Amino acid sequence: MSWTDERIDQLKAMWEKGMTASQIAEELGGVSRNAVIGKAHRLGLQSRPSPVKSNDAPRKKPVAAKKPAAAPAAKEKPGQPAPSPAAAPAPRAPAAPAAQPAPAAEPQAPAAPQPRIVSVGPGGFLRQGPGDQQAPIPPAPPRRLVPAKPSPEIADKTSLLDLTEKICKWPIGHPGEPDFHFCGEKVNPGFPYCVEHCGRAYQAQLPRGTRRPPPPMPFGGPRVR
DNA sequence: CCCTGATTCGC
DNA sequence: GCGAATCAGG
Repeated sequence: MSWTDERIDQLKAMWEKGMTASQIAEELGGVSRNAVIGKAHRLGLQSRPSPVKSNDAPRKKPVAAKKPAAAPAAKEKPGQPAPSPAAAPAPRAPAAPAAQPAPAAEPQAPAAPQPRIVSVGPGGFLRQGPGDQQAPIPPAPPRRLVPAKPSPEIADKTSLLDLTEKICKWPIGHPGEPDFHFCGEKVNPGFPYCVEHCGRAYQAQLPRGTRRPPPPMPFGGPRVR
């Protein structure tokens, strides 16, 4: 497999999302964990908490002992000041959950580079571009979006057994959850999902530079494996 | 042992 | 640029 733009995007997104190299490799498929790590580094992605961090463990161990190294090029890193302070995690002032009517007009971020969008996989497993994935989700807002079912049962849910060629198979929720079910709408002829969900599942890769109103990615949160 | 990421270096 | 081999810490 080669590193297409899409795959690189996914790699970035996943990497920054905190997935391990193994997970990413598995998800992308066709690449090894090492490949992912190697690529990540080449991309300049920085290692998050890496288990192995020798402060100044002298790297004098030429691993090349086994392979016939032709010319042992001495690779000494010249003085490298102290570039560490990458991005200090700005203490996010917890957005006061209290009614904070968002300012009417949020000035669009001046720099909105990185067009590109990938797509949202079923179940909310995201696949998106670097432009927006910052979503800091941390202070779980007292959200309570679940429309508490009026009836004790989820009677009208579409279960796995109810799936046919004609109904939308878009998963609602996550497998394993009590109310996990499927959309159940009429499918968009020729697709496994209804029209609405087709829109989610198949986001056309618009030509670069095209403006792109990022869809309100409902960040429900993919399950961490 | 398993896992993790980091690094090196032949290709 | 790529990634296997290797290192090294948890």
